[in-house]
Amino acid sequence: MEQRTGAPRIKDIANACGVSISTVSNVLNGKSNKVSEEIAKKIRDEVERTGYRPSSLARNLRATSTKTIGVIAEDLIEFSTPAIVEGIMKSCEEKGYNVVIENMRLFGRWKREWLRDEALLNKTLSDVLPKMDSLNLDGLIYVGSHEHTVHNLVSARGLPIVMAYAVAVDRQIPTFRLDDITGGYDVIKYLVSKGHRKIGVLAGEIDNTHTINRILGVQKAMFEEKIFFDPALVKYNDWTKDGGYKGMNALLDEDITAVFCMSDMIASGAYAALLEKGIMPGKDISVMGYDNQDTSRTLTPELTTMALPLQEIGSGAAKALIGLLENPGSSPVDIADIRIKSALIERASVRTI
Amino acid sequence: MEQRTGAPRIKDIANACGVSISTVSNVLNGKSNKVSEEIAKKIRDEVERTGYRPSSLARNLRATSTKTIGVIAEDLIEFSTPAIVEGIMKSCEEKGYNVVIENMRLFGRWKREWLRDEALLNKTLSDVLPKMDSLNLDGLIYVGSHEHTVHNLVSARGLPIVMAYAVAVDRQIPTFRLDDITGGYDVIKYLVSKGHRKIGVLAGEIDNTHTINRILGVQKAMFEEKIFFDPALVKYNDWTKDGGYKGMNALLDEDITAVFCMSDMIASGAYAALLEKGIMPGKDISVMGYDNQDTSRTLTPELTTMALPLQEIGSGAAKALIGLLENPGSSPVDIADIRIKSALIERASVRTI
DNA sequence: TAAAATCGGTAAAACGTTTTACCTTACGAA
DNA sequence: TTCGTAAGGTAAAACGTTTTACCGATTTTA
Repeated sequence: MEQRTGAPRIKDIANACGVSISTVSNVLNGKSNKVSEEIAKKIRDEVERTGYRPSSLARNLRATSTKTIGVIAEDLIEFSTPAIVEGIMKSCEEKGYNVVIENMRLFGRWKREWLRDEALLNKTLSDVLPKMDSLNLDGLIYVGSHEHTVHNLVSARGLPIVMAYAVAVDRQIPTFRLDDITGGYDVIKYLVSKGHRKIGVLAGEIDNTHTINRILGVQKAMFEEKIFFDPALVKYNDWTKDGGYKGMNALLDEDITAVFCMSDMIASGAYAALLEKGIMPGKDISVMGYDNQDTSRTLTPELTTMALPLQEIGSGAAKALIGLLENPGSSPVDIADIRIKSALIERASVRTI
Repeated sequence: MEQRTGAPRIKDIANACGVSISTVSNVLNGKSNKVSEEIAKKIRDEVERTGYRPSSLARNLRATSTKTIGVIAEDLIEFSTPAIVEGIMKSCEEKGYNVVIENMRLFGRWKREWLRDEALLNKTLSDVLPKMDSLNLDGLIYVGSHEHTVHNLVSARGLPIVMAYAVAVDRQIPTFRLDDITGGYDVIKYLVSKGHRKIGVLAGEIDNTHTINRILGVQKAMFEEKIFFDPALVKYNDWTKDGGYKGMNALLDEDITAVFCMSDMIASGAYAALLEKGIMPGKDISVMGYDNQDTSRTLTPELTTMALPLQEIGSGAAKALIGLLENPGSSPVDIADIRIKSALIERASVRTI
């Protein structure tokens, strides 16, 4: 007694319908001109009845393209990652691509969560790349939040790769990232439109890409508005609540009416410092955040902030990669370095003066 | 001129070393007793030199097991999902399994984010299951945050499946979820230990599993402490800030010294309502949160809350599934329904009276 | 009417592995 | 000498598809 176990195979369908394997394959792949409608229907019915699905393993083995792209994530737990990955997955789904994610879990392994460690990164990367190599991927997307030297990111296979959020400093690799210059610019313009001209800045680390570019935008806007950019009014710390707390305290004696915090976390620290002194954010002083994390809505008063285009970054990167894959003619240079704007979300922490 | 392009194959290694394919395969799979050390070394060197990796496609096709488990996520963007998935990935990595994630993106598609829609769920599920079917997976983990009738979750193939966080009401499926009863119990015990006996509760929806179970725990603790459980002191709303705001306002006239909020979001709404009336959380009234979301640290004063064992749920589910796969003898019933405790994180929003 | 094209269909090769069964050769034991 | 066995190695089957080349019958074209 032959016990057929497991999922049905194409052979089972062929046998059941009394036709050859090729015929079944032709029906399934829409080569309907090669098979009579009568038989086609019979096959479709049998497929339906048995719930047969072609094994993508066998299909891909034959096809040499897997229609699968790999995502290397610095850390899935970091707040920006899931949204970026979600954007990637959405675009891939639309285009019929699969996604496999490799998580480097760096956030928890770095000495300080926000402090990159190039050596550890590269080590982890070389753990992870061989794994992806064996998966017969069509392309790669790197998702991280730092600027990196990723010379070993480009694997020996020469898979097409694009960066999402992160940027590779040592290679010409297509990149989708935040438009931080415009972001900083827009914040200041907005604050000025609300009547503020004495504006403090609570920034991230001084050597961080985001910090640097946003400051550039701030300076540009201030120049346009004929406001003197006073370096004493900008405090560099880390991106955390603690950083914001320290920074705000350092700014307490300055004569400012508004403070631009470069992350919502920083803003929450600013709130804490302010509240401690009995200064009411959104009333006695205006506070602007950045990131549009959940936190920005749960603070009281609700924080006016910038919404990061995370899903757009992800889906842009994915679409670009797929474009690269499908038009072998086009070169990565066509994409180069795309910067996507953040959107200002007006809530209650900035008042008009 | 024969242009060898793309990644090297096992055949290339074999040719380069002047041996047969089988020999290379034997070396790579540690059947070292079948091949002389001399040749083995030569092969290893060549593999190293070329960076050859066996195609997992071909390997899995032959093996019939893919060492890959599928994750069906209700929504990757929901706050609990990434941590659970992370836990799954970690365990899988340790055991040498791959993970592929399918995201149903339900959060954005439900009419209200927190309101489940059984019909939509089942439709989406039947979109997603065939896809997973073709991936030759070894098993499935369902990651969601609701109680569901998932009769069609068990695909025709009969893949082993385990639930993470979510629970299937209509099937005996191994489940790893929150121990909500103990959670509610612990909160009340803690509050009582701080001298509180008049305690309000800001709960989630009245028919939600988490709500129901936590209330059970609350009642148990109150019974032990000989506190009358007054239904008037518990307000059911949704899990959002808005729900907390409404609930807190409804509780304002009651004579309570502490309020147990069943989510940090609810707590943030409670803060807002309180602050509006000039009542200081952590000083004039104690507030307890639940979830340990980022928000709980950014509120002022920082929120005492319960840390959800999300990674543990994920890794537990994965380990259980892998156990099921590797000991074909064991039955799913051995796992049944595991509840994992949350941990109390003491911060500044509860004071001793 | 002969040649060409179309239609409906099949056998078999190919994708890159792992594994089974088998083949030599050498060596020790009977 | 003959047999058995172990060591070192290989050919070929198998996994489940897609695709190429081909085939016979019918229809169209010239």
